[in-house]
Amino acid sequence: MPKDTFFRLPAERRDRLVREAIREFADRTYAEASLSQIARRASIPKGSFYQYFEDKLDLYRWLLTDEVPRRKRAFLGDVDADADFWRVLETVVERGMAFLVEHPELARLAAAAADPTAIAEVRGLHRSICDAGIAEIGALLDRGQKTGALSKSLDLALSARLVNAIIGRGLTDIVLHELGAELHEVLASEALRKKLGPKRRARLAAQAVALIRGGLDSSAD
Amino acid sequence: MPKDTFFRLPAERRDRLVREAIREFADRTYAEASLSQIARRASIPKGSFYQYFEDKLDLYRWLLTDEVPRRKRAFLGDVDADADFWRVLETVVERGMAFLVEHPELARLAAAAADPTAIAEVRGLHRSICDAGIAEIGALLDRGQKTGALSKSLDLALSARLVNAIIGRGLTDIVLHELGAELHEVLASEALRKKLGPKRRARLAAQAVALIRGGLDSSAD
DNA sequence: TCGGCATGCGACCGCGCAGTCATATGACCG
DNA sequence: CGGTCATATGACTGCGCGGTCGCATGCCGA
Repeated sequence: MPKDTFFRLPAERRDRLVREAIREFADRTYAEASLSQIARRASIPKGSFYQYFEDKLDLYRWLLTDEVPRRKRAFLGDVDADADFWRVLETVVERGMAFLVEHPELARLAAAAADPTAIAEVRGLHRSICDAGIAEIGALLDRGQKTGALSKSLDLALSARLVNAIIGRGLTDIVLHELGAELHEVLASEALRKKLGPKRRARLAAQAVALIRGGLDSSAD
Repeated sequence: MPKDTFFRLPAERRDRLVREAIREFADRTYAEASLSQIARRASIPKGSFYQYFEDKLDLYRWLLTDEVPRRKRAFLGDVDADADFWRVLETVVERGMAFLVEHPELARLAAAAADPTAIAEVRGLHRSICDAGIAEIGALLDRGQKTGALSKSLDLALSARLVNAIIGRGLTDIVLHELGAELHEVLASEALRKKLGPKRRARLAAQAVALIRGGLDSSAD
């Protein structure tokens, strides 16, 4: 946890630090990310940084477990759990894509956090975030099964993980391919981000959900 | 490309270098991976290393574009393109999982190569490898559509990317969850790898393909 | 025997890093 | 005013890195 001093900081100074920290941890792996660089960019002497956080990991942990989830919740809001299951899933997927274009720096931070070669604690952080996401999908599928939208014979744990792969990695891949760019570039170019407006997102979400729903088999014809 | 000297090296010395290079690039990001460490472990002076390769990137590029694909092809062999589409897909998925447990160091190397924060050329290497994989899946789906196994209305490009996400990230995630371990640990423990024998792999592959085939909708009941 | 050439080798350079520490500053209190 | 306490600061330490360089070694043909 940050030290008390951090929370007593003038908002402007604190924000500068947080902004540059997100930028650095989005641009590089945890191990490669440089405190010196963050401090330099935020115009905060390195000595001062250590008044605010124990060390690099302390800052990273706070970002991933506190600050980013706060911002994500603020963006995503709540999902209407009572709506039709497939409608809800489409919305979730569309909102996920919206997050990608509206907060590319956070999306990139999350992507960088997936580094499988990171030290144990960082992998643990990432895993617990992923598991929370999978649990949410699992809960959604569970409701879907109870309301009869989903086949009764589904293995929910397995399905949740596959759906997670689809709407996580799969859709990111598709979005980036649609835009013909890397996450990297999407972050840098507002023009690129504007190309993925609500209508296009809705279309992609509908296509993806249709595939999840009906599969690839020709019997669906 | 490696220098000629590298190919003239005594096999034992060359193998030691390659083995330790794979180990290092599997354990750390490209940027974090240390030539000094590779050289130390392989008992090859750093000065000698530069007789064999131009630099770190030269070694990495050769590993990813030459050595690893060679080993992968040797393991996977050819797919029987004439068999029933769904049978082929199941086989592909099962072989993919087998590769994970039989060559965890290469699987880990590939996972580490996915680092989205790497320098441009490394991202390019990874992307071209991924694109080749997606193209293969696309070709498979195309045959499936022509033989009538797949719905005619499918968007093949999109489907290929989603299927890729499922049988790549998704299945890896599921396998690791089944084993209750990280790729990291699977590499280290033969006992763990033995837990994912052919029968269990076949069962998982069948489940995954069933989901891809029929989707989650209850109308499949 | 000798000379030249491919190769082996490890000390060395300059760099940037995480983290520390001694000192400076300035607000508040009695 | 003097003293105390939270905070600010940047020079510094020790480290490992990628890459270089100059010298050592040993093989091969003349």
